[in-house]
Amino acid sequence: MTENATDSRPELPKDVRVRFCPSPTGTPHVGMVRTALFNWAEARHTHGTFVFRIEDTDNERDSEESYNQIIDALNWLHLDWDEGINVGGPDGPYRQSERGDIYRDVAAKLLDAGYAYESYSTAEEIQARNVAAGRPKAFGYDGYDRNLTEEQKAAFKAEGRKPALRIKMPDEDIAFDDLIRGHIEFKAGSVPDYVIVRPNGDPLYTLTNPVDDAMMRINVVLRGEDLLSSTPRQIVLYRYLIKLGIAKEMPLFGHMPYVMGKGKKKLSKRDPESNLFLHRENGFIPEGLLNYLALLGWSIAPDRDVFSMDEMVEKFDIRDVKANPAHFDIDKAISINAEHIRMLEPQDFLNRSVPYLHRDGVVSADSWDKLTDRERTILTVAAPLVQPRVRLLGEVAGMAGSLLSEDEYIEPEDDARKTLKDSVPEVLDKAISALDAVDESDWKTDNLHETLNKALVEDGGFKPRLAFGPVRVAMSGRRVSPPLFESMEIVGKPLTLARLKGLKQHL
RNA sequence: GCCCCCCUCGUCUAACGGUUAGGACACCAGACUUUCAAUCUGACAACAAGAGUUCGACUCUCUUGGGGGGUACCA
Repeated sequence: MTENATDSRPELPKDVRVRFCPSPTGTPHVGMVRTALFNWAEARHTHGTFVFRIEDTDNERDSEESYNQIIDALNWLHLDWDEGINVGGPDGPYRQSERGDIYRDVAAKLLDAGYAYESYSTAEEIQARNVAAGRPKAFGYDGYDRNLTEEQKAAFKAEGRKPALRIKMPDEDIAFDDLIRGHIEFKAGSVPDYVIVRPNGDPLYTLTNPVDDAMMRINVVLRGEDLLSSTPRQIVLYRYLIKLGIAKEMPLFGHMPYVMGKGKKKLSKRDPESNLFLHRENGFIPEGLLNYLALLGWSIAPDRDVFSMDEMVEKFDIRDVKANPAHFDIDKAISINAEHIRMLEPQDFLNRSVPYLHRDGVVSADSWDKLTDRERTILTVAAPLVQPRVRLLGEVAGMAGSLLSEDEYIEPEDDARKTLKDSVPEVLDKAISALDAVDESDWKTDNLHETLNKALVEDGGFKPRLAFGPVRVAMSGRRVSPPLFESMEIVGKPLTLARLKGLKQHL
């Protein structure tokens, strides 16, 4: 993006350090992946450092399962990190649940310095005061405990109450230059003092996130738009951390737009389209999904939208990302995925397809090496026929299943059966006798085409559609299949004849 | 209520202040073909509205409208 007079988006630091820091709640979703992708791409583009940490400070919602799923997701997508979970680094540990001492120490320093204070007010008391003063219920915390005397604090303690710790917000406008949105300013007084430590001593995201960013020397914070309004709070805390010598400098912020679902709502975790693993099960390949997700807010060139991650890394600049939210369009995502599937080397395509074929009961094992010779031979021949006909790897079984099958009769799918007309028995009879006369040694695609064309179309008088439709259904059970004569060659003469006879019997 | 963000075809996006507002997905039509894909051709389709600045505004400013988020002892 070119600069203009009003562009206040800042320059990136020399040594970019970005991070991805999800909370392990629920199954990984595409919005999360997009956040990881843009951080990763920015790090790789600038030859900076990508840090991966886990923010598991919420015992109620965090789970080990989710933690493992996030790692699984990043590994599957080949979004690798330089410091953090599993790989370690100079600023570990990288799970917040293991950093309790650090947060306690920082909280104590914040309290000692007067940047934070003890707050005994309960939510009910705060709301009651707001109502009594005629303020809207959603007004938020009123700063009541800021100037409690020692006597008042002692009295609360005597009641057995324990204080939360709140950060003192200064009475001034807070502004920063967002990498994506430019200059943003929050009015003084619009952000109340906020809690960083619960009365029971548990640190909150509001503390742990900036503290870790500071200690891990993160200098570019790229995160979702949902965190935009918490940025002034973080900036204030960061200022305090800098004064305390815990943080070195204020990081740059960039807030990425939402990924929207159907309608005008943010893609929710309950929406199936948000579920990364569902897309994987359906047969998205990492290249396709990542490419599509990159398109949500970013473009590599005016007239291109299919590209590799290498190309993305070469061109990506977080400052080129658009600020407006984008809808997740599954059709376009699938289309992009199809293009990436077509670009795969045939053997690579097969290797990746095998687990799906095995899942769907079409082959005997879940990896190429464990397949039978027959399966490998058939798949190798079938690959170029199938590859351009699928958009998701989950579709390979349907397309290649009849080629692998040794069944002498394949039950037609409903929409295939519907195409069958009254003339079918006659067509099948003519096809059977013509093919029966073909010698095994002449059982080749071209010859089969010629033979059937002569028997059914030229001599038989059937239109091509009526002639080959039933044969296709007999061979594959489907209206849509790999090319017919190639399929016959792959399946062989005995099975081809058996299937033609099989369909006739089952009419 | 208050605070903040966003607004180009249905969707994702491109457009040094000067273009017949470009591309992609979807959709429609056609070519090719044994079906379906792939491929190729073509069609349809957008600057939220109004002021202002300017010789000239999709682009800069303001207002209005619409949408979203926050206002937690979630992240």
